[in-house]
Amino acid sequence: MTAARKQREKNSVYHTLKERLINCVYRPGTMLNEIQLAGEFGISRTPIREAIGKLEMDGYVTVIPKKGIYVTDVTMQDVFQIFQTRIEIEPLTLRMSIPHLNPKDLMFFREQFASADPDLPHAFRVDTAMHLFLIDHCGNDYLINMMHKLFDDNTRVILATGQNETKIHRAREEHLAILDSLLAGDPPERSAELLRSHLETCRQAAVSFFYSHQNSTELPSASEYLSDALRPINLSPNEDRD
Amino acid sequence: MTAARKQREKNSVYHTLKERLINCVYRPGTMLNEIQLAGEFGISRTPIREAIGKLEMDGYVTVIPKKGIYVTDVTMQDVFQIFQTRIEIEPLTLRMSIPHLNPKDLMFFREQFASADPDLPHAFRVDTAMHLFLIDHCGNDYLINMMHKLFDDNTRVILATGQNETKIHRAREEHLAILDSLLAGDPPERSAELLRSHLETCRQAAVSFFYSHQNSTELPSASEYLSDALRPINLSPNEDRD
DNA sequence: GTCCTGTTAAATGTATACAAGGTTCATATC
DNA sequence: GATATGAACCTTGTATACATTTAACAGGAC
Repeated sequence: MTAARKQREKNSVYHTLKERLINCVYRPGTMLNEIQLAGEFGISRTPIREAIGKLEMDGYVTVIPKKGIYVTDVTMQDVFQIFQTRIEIEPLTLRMSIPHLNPKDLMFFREQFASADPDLPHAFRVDTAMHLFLIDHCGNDYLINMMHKLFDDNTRVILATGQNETKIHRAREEHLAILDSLLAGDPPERSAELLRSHLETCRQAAVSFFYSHQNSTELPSASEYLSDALRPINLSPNEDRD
Repeated sequence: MTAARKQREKNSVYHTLKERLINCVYRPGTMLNEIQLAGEFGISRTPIREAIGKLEMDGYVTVIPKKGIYVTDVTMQDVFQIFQTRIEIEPLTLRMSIPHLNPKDLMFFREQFASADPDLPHAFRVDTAMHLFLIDHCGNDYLINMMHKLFDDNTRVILATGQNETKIHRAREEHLAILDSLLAGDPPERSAELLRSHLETCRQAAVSFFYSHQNSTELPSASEYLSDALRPINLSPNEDRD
């Protein structure tokens, strides 16, 4: 763990900015400024530029030479294609994971959903955690990394687009169905099909929500609420200084 | 195209180094030196560092603080997991691509394989081109980018491990079978299954070849031959200077 | 009033000097 | 002779000054 921690500290600026971008603290279309960021972090432009370069590779920012750094826009195409990719691949990873899944862990998630917390951020967190949990047991680290990147991108477009409550509640039911299928020892195809249809529901919801909000300059309130309420996001890197 | 070209020029150092790493011009385990690279390119360390940071994200180099930059080793696990990922995902993309495939293009590739060129590099290039061609028609840019990254990684571990001729020739037959299946208008499942079994053959060959060469300090001759003969790799960035 | 142009400001791109940590090799000591 | 120690060297990390390009704005010509 020490090595991983050291690695994290090394790229702390990158990870901090990445977290803000994924959580839409920096909203798409916004401009970032190296000097300002350097001031915020209390360091020089050099390590900021290093982080920006990596974030550009992630696709979260777009650097226009001699002009500026812009938070990459989220398009309808992004929403659709990212969900389509999940729809295609995630059921596969689930089939790979099934032999390694522990009934006790599945029950744990089932209880999480059963304790019906109407809290939207909490539901979103449990949602993501369950999907990642199922993925992380597929036994292929390369594929897992791929999927984590896909989930980061997915989180960003979701938070940029917004979510509606009905979708979250419907997702909860579908999650329970998937868990029950896994606990019942259904054939892998059955559980995978439940997951696939769940994701198709999510895509449909995201796409229609995108259309209903694409003309608003403000983020939907649900999303803003999410952005604020989600797990501590590093907003003020200087807070532990002085 | 001008914008894309400008973007490429902007990151020419990154692309050049990336190409060398993928093609194992810089062999795994080798150490890179910022000052030396800066000298080669005739620039300062700053843009070199920017490129190195991105290559570290790609997983092609590993930077140990205050110590050095090392070309990331290729492990047995990498070979296996990358191929496994291809085995799982590529048939999916093929099924997505089938509606968009043009018989004329398929015939073109068929002819390429039919003109039996025993040349190993040529066979490898046609091999990769066909797989990417089938992927690039799936209609999902996000998934396409994912797969291109996967192919870059795949190329690197293949060239680091080496290939044997019999595998290439067997692959040629399997490629023909896939193309014929597509041209015949077989059910998507049939073509996808042919692709899957082809990839399983490739994985088996790569894994066994890895074991038979993992103790040799020298790259297999086939791979070295490939590295030299493949499409022009930017070896001397200063050649167009003076 | 409109358009052209030169100037100014601001942003990123690059080079370089210095800081910090790690490796190695020579040397002294046991 | 083996081992511990320290200094010199090497490598990456950071800060800063400067270069380059763009965008915006003011001013004058038509």
